[in-house]
Amino acid sequence: MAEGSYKQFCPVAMAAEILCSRWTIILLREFISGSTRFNELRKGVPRMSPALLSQRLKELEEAGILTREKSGAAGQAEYRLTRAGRELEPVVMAMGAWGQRWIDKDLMLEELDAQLLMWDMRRNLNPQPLPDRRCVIQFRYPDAPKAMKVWWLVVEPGAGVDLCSVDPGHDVDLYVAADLRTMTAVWMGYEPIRKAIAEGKIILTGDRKLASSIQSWIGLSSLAKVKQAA
Amino acid sequence: MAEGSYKQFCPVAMAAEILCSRWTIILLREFISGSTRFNELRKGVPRMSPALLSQRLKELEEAGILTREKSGAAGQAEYRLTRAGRELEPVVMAMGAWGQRWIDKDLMLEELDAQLLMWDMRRNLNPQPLPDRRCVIQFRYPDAPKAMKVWWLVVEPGAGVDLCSVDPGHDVDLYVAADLRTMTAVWMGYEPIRKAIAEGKIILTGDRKLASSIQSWIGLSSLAKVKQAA
DNA sequence: CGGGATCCGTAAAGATACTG
DNA sequence: CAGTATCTTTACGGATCCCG
Repeated sequence: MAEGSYKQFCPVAMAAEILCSRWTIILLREFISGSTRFNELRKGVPRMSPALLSQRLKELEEAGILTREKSGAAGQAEYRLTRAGRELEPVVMAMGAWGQRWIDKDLMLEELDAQLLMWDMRRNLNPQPLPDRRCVIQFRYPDAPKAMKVWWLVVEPGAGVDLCSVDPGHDVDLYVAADLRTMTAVWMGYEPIRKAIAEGKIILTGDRKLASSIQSWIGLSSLAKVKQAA
Repeated sequence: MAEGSYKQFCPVAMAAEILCSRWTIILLREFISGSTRFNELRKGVPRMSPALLSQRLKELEEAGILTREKSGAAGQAEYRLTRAGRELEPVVMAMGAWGQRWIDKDLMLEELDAQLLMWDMRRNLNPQPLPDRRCVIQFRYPDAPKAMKVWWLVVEPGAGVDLCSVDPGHDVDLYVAADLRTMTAVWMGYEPIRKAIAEGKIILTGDRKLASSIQSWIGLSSLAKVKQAA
């Protein structure tokens, strides 16, 4: 977006010039969710071209919303929100809450994407209720396209959560199988996970304790508790 | 923006597809401020082409954010926010508050525009403290471009506030003269009006009561009370 | 492999003019 | 008053390539 193209002294217009260019809000959502690296950001915005991502990062740095630092031996770039950037969280969340409330459920569930879903689940999984050893959970989506059907979340105590789309080779503690649509609906908060399991739409196999406590450790979208209006 | 082009089931992304196209947020600000007619909206977004305004109105209607009705004998179109549209106020306000807080004052004051300022002042003027008769206030900006130097606000009890850029012919109760920059800074809340008057940056001539009570009836930006960070 | 830059075709927006 | 029509300019998407 051309600098100053709205030509209005209004704070809404000035903010919109920075924030309302294509992909920018979604990119900020990624930062708010904790991503800091170029290729980490790319996983959250897979359809954004790297050229445009690079351009947006420069613009946001210029606008004082994030900083860029070289870290590590290889000189890898790390991007972090400044205070001004962190204060954009209410803006992004207000937009998300409105979307959750007013955008039709079925319209939302037209954009299923196993990779994005798993990437989000990796981020929101809560390892704390899990046993203090490595836990491996396999997710299977029979209706997803090839190479998107099977995923593994590997929870290593102290090392966070890893997402794999190829078998990491460890024993699996819990198998989760569902339609991609069902799992996404649960993630979005449209449907309680207990209900989906009771109705056989999500099938759990393996460790009973992990299975019965699933709602305590599987993370949902941070907007899952916002109720739909329509 | 192409429909569904982000291809993400996230509510932030879905909302951003609707809200983050060019001019849309500023247009919503106009609706939230109370505009309902095509040419009334144009005054608030003077640099937006009518073609694009027309297109955006259709898109927002399609998205369920506003309705369009023909009213009056001449079949004039009236646009009104739906409930979904009214619930966008927190989004627009969050963006505005961030802008007020983080966008540099001097950068903001580079986009001076007497017409926009007067249009905003017309909207926010509070007639209630004024005497119960017609009041005419003349504003003069010596540094503004020709045809933007002199403005009249005509307050008719029961009939609201009118803005004129040509002399409406009535007797003037109060004359206000200032730099456009000073008046805009006051409007934005950067500087108390009392201070600007005391320092001679705003000069009031005419009705003493009107002059001394100016801060009770002159409206400021609704974001004027948000403090700057930088 | 991480972090980009380049080139080119398409799609959206700006400027200006005009109309029922 | 409430918009269209047309032409030019800019932004974006997609593919490819580069470099430490």
